[in-house]
Amino acid sequence: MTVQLYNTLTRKKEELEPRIGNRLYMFVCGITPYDYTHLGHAKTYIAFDTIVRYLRIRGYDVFYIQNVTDIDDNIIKRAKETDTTEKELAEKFFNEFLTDMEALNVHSVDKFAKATDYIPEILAQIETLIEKGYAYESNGNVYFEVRKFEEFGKLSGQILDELQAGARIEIDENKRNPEDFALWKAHKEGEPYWESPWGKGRPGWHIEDTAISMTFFGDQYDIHGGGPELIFPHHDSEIAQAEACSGKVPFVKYWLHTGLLNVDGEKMAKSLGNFWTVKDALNEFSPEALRFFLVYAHYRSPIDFTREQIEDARKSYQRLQDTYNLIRRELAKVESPEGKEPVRLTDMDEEMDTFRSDYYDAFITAMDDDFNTREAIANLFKLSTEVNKRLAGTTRQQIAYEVLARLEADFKTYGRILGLFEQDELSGVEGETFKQLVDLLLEIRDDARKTKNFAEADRIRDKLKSMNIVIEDSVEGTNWKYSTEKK
RNA sequence: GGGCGAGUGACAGAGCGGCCAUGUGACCGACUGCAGAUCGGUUUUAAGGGGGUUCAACUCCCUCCUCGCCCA
Repeated sequence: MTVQLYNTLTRKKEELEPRIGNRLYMFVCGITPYDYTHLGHAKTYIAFDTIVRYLRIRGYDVFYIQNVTDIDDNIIKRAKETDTTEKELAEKFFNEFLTDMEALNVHSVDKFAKATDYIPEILAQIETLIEKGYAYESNGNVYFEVRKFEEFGKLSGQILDELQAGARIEIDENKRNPEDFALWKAHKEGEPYWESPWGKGRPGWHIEDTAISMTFFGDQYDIHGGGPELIFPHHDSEIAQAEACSGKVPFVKYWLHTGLLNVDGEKMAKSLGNFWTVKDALNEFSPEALRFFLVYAHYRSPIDFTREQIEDARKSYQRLQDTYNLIRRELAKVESPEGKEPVRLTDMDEEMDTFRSDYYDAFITAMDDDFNTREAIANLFKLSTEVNKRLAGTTRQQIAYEVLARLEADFKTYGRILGLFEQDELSGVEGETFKQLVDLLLEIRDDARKTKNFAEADRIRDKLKSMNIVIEDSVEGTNWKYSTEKK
C-alpha cells in the first residue's frame, strides 16, 4: 500500500515517491500577518497539518516549512493606518496566528521563515535570473520576463496569449510586457526598504517563496501546498522563477491545493458581513468541533461554513468521542491481566478485534487515497457502532482487556492523525479534587433516585448541566462528561 | 472572454461500472423514574437536463444548463 495524492500539476492522483529516501520536503504558503487569522486560513492550515501528521505516522520524515510574508502592500498600508511600524504589525499578527493555530491543535510546522530574514537569498536569486536573461532591471525595479519562460502557466493551464489579450489594461511603463511580474520593487517614499544592486527597494510577491525553499530544500523538492486562489499567478510564477534559475525541472514534484471555504453560501468577505476570524469562531464553538468540521470534509472539497454545519459536526464528533470514552471507562474497569496467564479470547472478543483491525485498515486505506478524511472518518463511525453494540446499552457484553487496550491504542492513533481526541483531561491535585466532588454529587443523587426522590435527583442533574457537565444514567451506573455545546 | 473545478437522499457529503457509504435531522420501537446516551427500524434503490457506450451508469464519453474560484 502506498500513499496516493492528487497533483494539481498533472490533474491526477499519483503515487507518493519521495525524491530522497523517506524524506519529504514540504512547503506551504503561509500568511501575510496584517490582520487576524480567519476561517479560510484555518481550513488550509488544518488540512496541511492533518496531511503532515498522517505522512509522519506513515513513516515519512517530513520537513515542513511555512513562509511568512512580513513585508508587502497590505502590511505597509495597515501599518500606516494603525500608526505602527511594519515590523511591529507583522510581529503582532504573526503571534496572533500562532495562538490561533495552537488553539486549533495545529503544530506540525517545523520552520516558519519570514521573508525579511532572507533578503540576501532573495537578492542572490534575482541576480541569477538577470544573469540568465530571464529578468531585467528598469528604474530600480526588477521584473521577470514571462515570455522568456516558455512553459509559463503550466500549473494553472493558463495560456500566455490569452493573458496578454486581457492584460492590456494595466499598463506599466517600466515593464517590457504587461504580464511581467516584479521580483524587486523600487523604493517609494515612506516605505521600508533594503539596499540592493538596483538601489533601495523591497522584494516582489513571489520571490520569497523560491528563495526560502531553495535555501532549505535545494533547487527541487517534493511537495508544495496552498489555497486554490494561489495557483495562478503565484504558484505559476514560483515555478517560472525556480526553473529558470536552476534549469532543473520539475521545481516541485507534487502540488497540493485545498478547496475553498465559503460562509453561508457566499465567499467570505468583510464587505459581505460574513467574515469570521478564528477568534470569533472559537468564541462560539469549541476548537474540537471546529477542527472536526474542517477535517470531516475532504481537503480538496469546497465547504460551506454555517452555524448549522458546525452544530452537526459537533454532534457527530461527540458520538465518536463518547465511544472513545466508553472504551477508556471500560478499560479502567477491567483489571489488567498483569502477571497472570493471558486470558483466552472468547468468540465475542475475536469478533470485536476483527472489526477493530478491519476498520483500522479501512481508515488507513482511505487516508492513503489522497488523504480522504471523510471516508476514513466514515469508518470510525462504523467502528463506533460496533463498539457501542458491545460495550453499551442492552446488548452489552464483556470484552477482554487486551482487545479494549488495542481499541484505545487505535483511537489514540486516529486522534494523532486527525488532531482530535486529545482534549485536555483534568490533571493534578485540583483536577482530582474536582472529579471527586462530581462523584460525590453523583452518589448523593443516586441515593435520591433509590428513594424515588426524583425532584432532588433532577435538581442535581440540572444544576450540573448548567455548569456544562452532562450526566447520563445507565444500568451500569452514572457517567458524566463535559458538554461540547459551548466552549 | 480564457483557465480550473463542481452539480448525489430532508440537510451535509464520499466511494464505486453491477451490492450497504457515513453523519445530522425527523418518525417508530427497545432500554429508562424522566432526560440523555446506546441499539434496531423507517425516511434512503438519491444522483441537474438530453443523448451515447455497455449485458449493466450515479460512476465512462458528448452536449446543454447551473454554480464556484482564478485571470481579464
